[in-house]
Amino acid sequence: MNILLIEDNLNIIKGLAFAFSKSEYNLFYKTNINDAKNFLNTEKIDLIILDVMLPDGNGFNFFKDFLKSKEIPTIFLTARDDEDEIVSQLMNGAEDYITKPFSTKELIARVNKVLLRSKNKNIIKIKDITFDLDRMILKKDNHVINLTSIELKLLNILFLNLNKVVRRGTLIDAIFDATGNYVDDHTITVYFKRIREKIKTDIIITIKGVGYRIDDEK
Amino acid sequence: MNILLIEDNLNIIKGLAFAFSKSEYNLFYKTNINDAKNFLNTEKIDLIILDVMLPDGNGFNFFKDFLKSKEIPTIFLTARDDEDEIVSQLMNGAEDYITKPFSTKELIARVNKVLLRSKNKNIIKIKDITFDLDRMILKKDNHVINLTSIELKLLNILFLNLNKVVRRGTLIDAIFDATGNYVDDHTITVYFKRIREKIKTDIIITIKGVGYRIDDEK
DNA sequence: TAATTTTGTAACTTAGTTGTAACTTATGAT
DNA sequence: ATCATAAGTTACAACTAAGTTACAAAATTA
Repeated sequence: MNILLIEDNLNIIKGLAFAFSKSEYNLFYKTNINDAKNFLNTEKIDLIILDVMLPDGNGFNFFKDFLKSKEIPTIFLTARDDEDEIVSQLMNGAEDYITKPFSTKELIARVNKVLLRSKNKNIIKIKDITFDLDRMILKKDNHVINLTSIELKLLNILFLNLNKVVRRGTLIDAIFDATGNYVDDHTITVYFKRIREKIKTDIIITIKGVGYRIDDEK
Repeated sequence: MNILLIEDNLNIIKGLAFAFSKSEYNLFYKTNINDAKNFLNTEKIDLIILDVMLPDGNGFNFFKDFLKSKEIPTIFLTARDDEDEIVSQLMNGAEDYITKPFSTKELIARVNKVLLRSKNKNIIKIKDITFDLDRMILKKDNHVINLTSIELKLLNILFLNLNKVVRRGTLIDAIFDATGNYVDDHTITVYFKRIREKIKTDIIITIKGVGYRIDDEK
């Protein structure tokens, strides 16, 4: 597990380097945004601890413009009075924040928590599509795609049965379960036409005479 | 699906034994690491539920030293304050954890989730042909061959009855089942002609006057 | 209640599938 | 070796499943 600390205050760097040396995490650090950016392009980093005041820019903007799309969990180091900004960043996908001054023990506790959470996420990624099975949210390139409840239901079944053909009949039954309506055979076809139109990425495979399937990558 | 519970608290064992008796899983239990180890050497276990506090050792170490290499998905039963250790184990390959006290309902939900993901594949390989029963795909040299639903149905039956002759009548019945049409005797012949044409590898054996067969290699 | 979205159906298109018929070849029993 | 029968081959016409489009009913939301 690799953690990148982006921070220019040498005391903090030393303190954390010591604290993490006793953990099973590898701590890297960069003292400015530019170095961090270059580093992130070559290394696999699992979590970022990001100071918001950096010599060559503002951590919040760096997160918004660069980190967010990478989907690396990020913990902000902030001053107590950044509160408004923090709320907005948490909405944006940041994982947590901690206000200075902080105890290294508390920071490590948060790191653990964040990594636990990301490990337990139930998300399937196929091509540029991610599907969150717990939250029933489908994203394309990190952008939520609006699907109706039946569309989600159908996708959910296909994702739960990854690499297995799901028969039309099963899908019809599932819709009956959810809505109480028995829909026509062709109706299923129309749903998939609509889903495909919305997600635009070709992940749903038709098995003529049988049903539909989604495969994971390999 | 066989599950092994490694736990020394009798109340938990009883509770889970009851809960799992109503599920499709078989629950075995051992009350210490040593017994569990012996048991695992002779039985095929699909998932382990592992208490971390056991009379003859610590579950975390048992996982690290013994289970990890077996690649059996493991769910830890932990106290709430083991968080640091949990993270490290999850990173190490454990599948999930649950903190005591827990509801059996939640535990079963997690078991379902884990086993859903690790379900084994249903693939038969003969010469350069692989048949994936779940995905309903036939591959030749890793290249998908497009088969119609009836062709798949017929192959499916032959693959399910590997090394056994399947009578023409059985095949005709199966097609009736799937389509509602009684097809002519000769129609079956035509199907196999088409299948052979597509797969080009000689794996379907004709037994004149009886039916068809696929043999596995040996 | 109006406006909007969702849902299901119908009608049409297209491509591919299915089943048969007619013919040829192979097999095995005599 | 011959013959009868089963299986293989070929070609074709009918059919069917799925994709598409458009629209109306139903449900949600404002």
